[in-house]
Formats: sequence, C-alpha cells, structure tokens
Amino acid sequence: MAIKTRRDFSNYQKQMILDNARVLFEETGYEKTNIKSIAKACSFGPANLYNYFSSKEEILFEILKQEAEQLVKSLNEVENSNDLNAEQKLRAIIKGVADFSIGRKRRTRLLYMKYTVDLTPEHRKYINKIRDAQDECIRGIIRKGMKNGEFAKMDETFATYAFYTMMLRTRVWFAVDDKATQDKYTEFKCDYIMAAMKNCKTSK
Amino acid sequence: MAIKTRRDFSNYQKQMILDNARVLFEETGYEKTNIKSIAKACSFGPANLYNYFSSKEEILFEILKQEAEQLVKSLNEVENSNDLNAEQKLRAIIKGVADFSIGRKRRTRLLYMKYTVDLTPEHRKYINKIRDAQDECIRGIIRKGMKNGEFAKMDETFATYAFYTMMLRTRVWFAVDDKATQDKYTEFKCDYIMAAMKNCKTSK
Amino acid sequence: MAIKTRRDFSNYQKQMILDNARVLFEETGYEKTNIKSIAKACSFGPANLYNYFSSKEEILFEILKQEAEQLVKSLNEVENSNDLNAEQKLRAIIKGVADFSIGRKRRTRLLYMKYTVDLTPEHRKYINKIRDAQDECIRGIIRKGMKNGEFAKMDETFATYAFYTMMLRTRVWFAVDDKATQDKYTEFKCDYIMAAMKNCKTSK
Amino acid sequence: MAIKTRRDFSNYQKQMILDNARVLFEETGYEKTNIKSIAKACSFGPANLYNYFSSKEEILFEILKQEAEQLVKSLNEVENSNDLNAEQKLRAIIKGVADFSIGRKRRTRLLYMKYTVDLTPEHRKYINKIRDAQDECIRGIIRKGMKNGEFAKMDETFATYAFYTMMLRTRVWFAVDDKATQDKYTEFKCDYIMAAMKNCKTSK
DNA sequence: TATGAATGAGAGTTCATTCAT
DNA sequence: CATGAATGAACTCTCATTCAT
Repeated sequence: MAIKTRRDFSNYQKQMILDNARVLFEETGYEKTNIKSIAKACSFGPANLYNYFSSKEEILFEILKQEAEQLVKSLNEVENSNDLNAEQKLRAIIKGVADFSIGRKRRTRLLYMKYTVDLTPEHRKYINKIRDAQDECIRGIIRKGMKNGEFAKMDETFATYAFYTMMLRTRVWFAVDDKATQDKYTEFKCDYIMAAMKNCKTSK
Repeated sequence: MAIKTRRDFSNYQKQMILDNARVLFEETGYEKTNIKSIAKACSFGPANLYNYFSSKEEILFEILKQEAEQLVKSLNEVENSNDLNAEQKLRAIIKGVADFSIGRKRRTRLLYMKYTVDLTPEHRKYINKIRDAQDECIRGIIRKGMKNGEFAKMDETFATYAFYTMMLRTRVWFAVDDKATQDKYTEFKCDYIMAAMKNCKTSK
Repeated sequence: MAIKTRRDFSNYQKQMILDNARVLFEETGYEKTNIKSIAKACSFGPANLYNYFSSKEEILFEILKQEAEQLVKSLNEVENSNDLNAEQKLRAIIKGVADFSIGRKRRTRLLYMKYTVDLTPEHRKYINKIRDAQDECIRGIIRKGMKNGEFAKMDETFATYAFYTMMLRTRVWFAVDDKATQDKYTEFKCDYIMAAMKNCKTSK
Repeated sequence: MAIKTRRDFSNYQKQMILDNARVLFEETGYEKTNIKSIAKACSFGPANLYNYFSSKEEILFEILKQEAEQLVKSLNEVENSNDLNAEQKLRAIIKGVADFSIGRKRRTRLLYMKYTVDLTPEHRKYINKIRDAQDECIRGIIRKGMKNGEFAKMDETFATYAFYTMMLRTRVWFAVDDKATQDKYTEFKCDYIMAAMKNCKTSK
C-alpha cells in the first residue's frame, strides 16, 4: 500500500491503530487494555493516539463499526443473489463471517457482539441498528426456506438466535492460527446447522 | 433459614454477597462493577466486604466455582444414570444448565465461561480443570451416542464445541424474566441440537 | 473545637479543606492550583479529598457558596435594622464584608466574584441568583437614600455597580496581613463612597 | 492596510494573533484558553503560532505590554498638558482608558491587571514597573489637586487605589457591545469619582 | 509560511485495598 | 461486624511545544 499524500498516511495510521487495538481487545478485553499498550503496539506514545481518535471508546466504536458494516455487506450480497436457495445462502453467510475474522493480520473473533456494552449510548444505538438489520435479513432467509420446504417448520425467532449463536459465538479452543482446522470447523458448522434446520421438529 | 451461630451468619452473608455480585457482574460486567456498588447492593460499606473475601477477584472466583461445581454435579448425575440413552442425557444436561441459570434471585446467564479471563492464573487453572472434566464428560456421551447409532458420525471435538456453544452462549434477546419463553427456548435448543446430532453429515 | 463524633470530624475536615483550598485559590488562582497541592496543604494524599468532595470544582463551589451566603446574611441583618439610615446601612455593609474577608486563618479577598467562571453552569446559576439578590438589596437601600434626600439623585444601576466595585474589587497592594492598614482603608472606602453618593451630580 | 514586504506581513499576522488571543483571554480566561483555539481563531494550525511567538505566555505578555504602554502614553499626554487642572486630567484619563478598551474589534476590558499572575517573573517585573510609573503619575495629579484645593485632603495612596479601582475593575454587567450605555457609564464614573475626590472627609 | 505527527509532563479522578476504631 | 479515613497505583485524556517537511 503505497502512501503518497498526507491524507493517505493518516488513513493508513488510523487503520493500523484499529488493527492493533483489535488484537489487544480480543486478547486482553476492552476494559483491561489500556491506552498505553495500544500506543506501544503502534510504536508511539499515548498522546499521539488522540491525533487520530478522540477517545478509547471511539477506537472501539470504529472497530465494531467496520465489523458490522462488513458483515452487512456480506449479508446483502448473499441476500441479493437470486440463484441461491436458502441453504446456500446461509452457508455463504457463515463462510463470509469466517473469512472476515480470518483475513486479518492476526485472526480474531468478531468483537462486535461482545463489546457493545462498552460503547456510549449513541454509538451503541448505531451498532444495534445494524445488528437488527442483520437479524432481519437472516430471519428473512430462514422464513423463505421454511416456506419453500427446504427447512423444517420451527419458531422463526428461535431459529434466528440459534443460527446467530452458532455463527458468531463459537467457543474456540483450538489455536487461533491453525487455518486448516478453522476451515474444517467452519465447514462442520455449516453442515451442523443445516442438519438442524432441515430436521428439527419441535417436540409437540 | 434460621441463623444461629456466628459461623452460620458468616456463611449466609457470604452467599448474600455472592448473589448480589453475581447479578451485578452479569448486568454490568466484572471490570465495570466496582466494590462500592457490590457493597451498596449488600447495604453496607466497601470495607466490610473484606471481612468475608480477600479481594474482588476472590468474589468472582467463588461465583465461578459454584457455577462450575454445580454444573459438574448435574453432569455427573446424568452420566451415571444408566437408564438414559445419549439423547436423553444431553437433553437432561441442557435443562439442568437452564434451571441453574434460572433458579436464582434474578435469572442470569452462567458467567463462568465469560470471566475466566479475570481470574488469577491459579484460579483460572482451577476452573479450567473443571471445564475440561465437563468437556470429557460430554464428549464421552457424544462418543457413545455415535457408536451406538443414535447420532450421526462426525468429528467428536467439533460436536462437543457445537454442543457447548448452543448450551451456554446463546445470545439472549428476550426478557430475562420471561420464564415461559425461556422454557420454550430451552426445549427448542434440545430439539435443534438433537436434529443436528442425528442428521449431520459432514460434507465429503 | 472539640471533636467527638465521626460526623463532627468529617465536618471539621471538610472545612479544613475548604480553608486551605481558599488560600491556595487566592494565592495561585483556581486553575493553577492542583489537587495535589490542596491535598498536601491538608497533609494527606490527593485521593482522600474525594472522600469529602466529589471534584475540584465542588470545592470551589462550596467556598463561593459560603462567601455568598455569609454576605447575604450580613446584608439582611443590615437591611432589617430600621434604626439605620441609608448611609449607616451602606457603611455597615462595607465593614461586614471587610470583616468577613479578614476573619480567616489568612486574610484573603472574597473569591466569589472572581471564579464564578470556573463553576459548572448549575453551580454558577446558583451563585448568580444569590448575587442578584444582593444587588437588589443594595439597590433598594440606595433608592431609599436618594428618595429621602440622603444621597444625590443619580442612576440607580450605575450607583449600585460603583458601590459593588469599591466594596469588593479593591486592588490590594498593601500587605495582606497588615490589619491596621486594612482597617484604615476600609474606613476610607466608606468615606469615599459616601462623599460620592451625596455629591455626585451627573454632568448635564 | 496594504502589505508589501515579508516583514510587513509578519507584523500584520502577529497583531492579528494578538487581537484574537485578546478576545479569547477576555472571554474564557488565560489558563482556560488553549493554543489550539487561538490558532483556530486565526484560521491556521497550532504549530504555526510558534513561527510568530515562542510561547503562549509570550502572547499574553505582548498583549499586556501593548495595553500598559498605551495607557502610559495616554497618561503622559494628559500629564503634560499644562492647560488642564487636576479634575480635567483625571477625567481625561478615565475616558482614555475607556476608549482604549472600546476601540478594538470586540470591546474588551483591559486585561493587564488580571493576568500579570500568569507571566514569567521577568515579564511580570517588566509590567509591574510600568504599572508603578502609572501609579506615580496618577498619584502626582491627585497630590497636586489636593495641594491646590481642587480635591479634599485625604490619604494619597488610598485615593490612588480608589481611582484605579473605579477606573479599571468595574464589574461589567451590561452588554459589552452597547456603546451608548458604556459611554454613559464612563461619564458617570467621572462624575462619581470627582464627587468623591472633592468631598471626601476622612472621618477623623 | 504553514502543517500534521509526535511527545513528555501533568492534570483530575477512580478504585481496590488497608487500618484503626 | 461494620465503618470512615486514608492511600498508592493506575487510568484516560489534555496541552504546550517540537520537528520534519
């Protein structure tokens, strides 16, 4: 990424800060990560951070925003591809999320469900609105899948929760850098969820 | 609960503190909950907490320990009941966890997966050991279920992750006090997981 | 001042802090006085201040409030003494203010006109309301004095400003501890103002 | 004001900065005004200020110096006009000060009594020397006025304080931009002070 | 001349914890 | 058992200033 203008440099630095902060937040937690360590990871003093962001919280917000918007983009792409059936759509979504988490300097889980608590009310509202849109999108796919017989009939809301949970919150015990295993697990998740979606019969 | 001896009173107070802290940790997060607010919830001053616990971290540890041990107890009971098949065992486990989260002054999710990060290394090791034992237990049940044909053949480890994830990390959007919905959702989770376990065919 | 109860001690400490802060604010200015130096003057660490006041600004507010209320009290006493004519009242007020400034560990000028800028909007409003009441009181005395012929006819508002200015804002070059000179100057101020009030003829 | 040389431009910029800073210092206070906001008022970045002044304090110093020197000039003019009596001289001085405060982009009070505290010791000494010269000048006029019977006999020093106070420290309640009222008040101040000077009889 | 990047020092404040009572 | 006073360490953030460009 060649940097020519000052503007370019500024943007580059901003993203560099976000990337470093991201890793630290993931490893250490938002609250326990202090400004000093973020700055150190960027090889400059704490005060310089404030030339790029106005507060620690803003750094978090930018990270979550990027995640959320990226996810929205993936979802929209999938939603609009008319040649895919419901199953294919859900599979594509899961893979999109996995790729996103992985396509970073260091692979990290998505943070944006975990740290919305730490945002200012306004920022939280902003993120939650995106999240709700995502919900709606996924719910729509599931609904259609149930209508056209691809999926078993079940509570739409519950099914959406379950999908979300499996997609985002998977407890990861295996090494974060082991891409092969990650990929296999992603594949497994798809199959697992599909099996559930197709065969789940709410007892009575 | 009649309190007669000093010892009794002390234990009663300890549990009262733990219960109050538990709710606060769940609502506000461990780091963001300060000693003062725990004390206030107990209707006494911060200093008095140190008559019962030696640190904030110890309070957290006791909470997680209680959770973990309770869960172990549930798991063991289930594991040793020879008259249950694998499906029945897993269902029983899920319900046990749900009941545990619910059978409190205020229903809260289990904390012990979320805040192990905040423990001292030793305490963390202690908790993780319990967690590993739980893993082993669940993994064992799943293995048997696959052997005897109850469940489809799939990666044991992955299946355990998936089970854990669904059981513990469910994103909770619905009102925490709505027991009816909670129960229905628990039921749904059981069905969902079973559908997956029985029908999952790892692609290729 | 014998201290018996905890409550007593707390109040004593509070006032001790206020007195020390007062001197520092006067000597060094509010902004340039840091919490550390206030604490040092009280012989304890900075954190302990927060057991008594919630912020530096609150310390300032309490000081200004005490000043303002004390002044109100003086003014009211004077206003209600029916046996005094306007001149006597104004003289009494000036002396009251001077005594207040002087009757302290270290004599300081009144701060409450100087640092209202540094208050929070709410606190500023509170103080300004008191100030307005004082204005009204002084203006009333002046008005009566003009009506009954004690004072020359002049613009009420201007006369009030002038009185206030002379009373409160006197530039003090002489040593702050030289009580004799202070007293003489106070006396002079009274005479000076009275001469003006009685003889001022707005030109044209 | 046509600017031709670099030197001209530099001087123009310097004065522009001083004027902007002056307003901010008056509105917000010296300590609370930061370099960034001064720069913003000048429509450039903070760093550029240091091409014209070596520090924030130097900016303040230049402002106070200009004020003080201007005042000295006024005083000298008045002092040397042999055709004026003491009263006329004092009246002229008061008006000169008022005009100075008013003949600015935005009318502001004189700052130089208020912020000498914020100067470096050397700069403070410099300003105080000027102030002392002013004192001497005013005191001289007053002395003569008392000698020749224009003014009542009173303490020279006190009379000088009082004059200074009334001239400079007037609490400004009225709108800063209301020139008509300002002028009327200036007139009133003259009359008020003269009434005092001519009639003040120190009570024994 | 003007700028954005970077910094060191220091600010006010929070907080878990200790201790004497 | 319970408390209020006191503390040291840490935190986020501000600010005047420097420097390379």
